[in-house]
Amino acid sequence: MAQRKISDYKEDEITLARFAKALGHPARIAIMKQLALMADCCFTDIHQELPIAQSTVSQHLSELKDSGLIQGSIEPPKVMYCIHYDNWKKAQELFYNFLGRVKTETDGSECC
Amino acid sequence: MAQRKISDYKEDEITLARFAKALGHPARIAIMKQLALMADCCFTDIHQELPIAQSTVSQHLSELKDSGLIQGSIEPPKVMYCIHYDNWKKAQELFYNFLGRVKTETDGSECC
DNA sequence: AAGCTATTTCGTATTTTTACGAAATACAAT
DNA sequence: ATTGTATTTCGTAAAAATACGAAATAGCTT
Repeated sequence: MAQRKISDYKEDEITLARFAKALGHPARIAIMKQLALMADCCFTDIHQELPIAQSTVSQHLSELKDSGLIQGSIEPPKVMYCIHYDNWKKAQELFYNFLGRVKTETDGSECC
Repeated sequence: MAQRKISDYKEDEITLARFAKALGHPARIAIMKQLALMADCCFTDIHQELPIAQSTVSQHLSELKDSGLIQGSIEPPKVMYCIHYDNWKKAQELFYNFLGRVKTETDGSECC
């Protein structure tokens, strides 16, 4: 028994939760999908695909940047965005490990 | 080009975002991990592992229930919680599909 | 009927998220 | 110097998330 009481969460739990939270909005999922499809999208490319205001897109991009999932580089007059692969790999690893923990072979009788 | 402007997000984007959002807190990651390890935990079992108040644990459980990832059944005087396997399978499917979209073979030169 | 155990709900406070329009910034081209 | 393009920041508002303690509920056991 872990007896985690009082103490804090584990490192990986915090990291995975942070990635999950960053992906916790349809706009940010859509952005990641777009960047996965074609690397090097600029702000306008991304904005064009989304049903929200410029400033809101910018906010979502900031959140994805803060989470480490994407990065942007200035190429005047544009800012090119792409997935931050090192961090993405870490996210994949954590998600795969997490998702794989739960067995899905149901034998008809659910647990509860 | 999708030309999604004005229109809304895709069904799967919304669903995946909802699952991701539900996993966007360390406490909820910890709960899912615990349920993955041993099905049929009651509220107290879960509360014991977390550094937060009862009522807060209850709130997190409600969010996981609302997202569909877990379910609870009343077995007086306890409530037994477990993963909702059908929905979990859907979440796995969406996550795997999403995570698999991005190629991680970096050739040293990042895109931006 | 009282008390016990297990869990949720309520009331509340604080912080964070989501969203928008308007203004600001940065830089290139005229 | 002005205009134009691309993007961010600011100010603001409304809604949602996080957290707690106290009280309420539900069903057993005495």
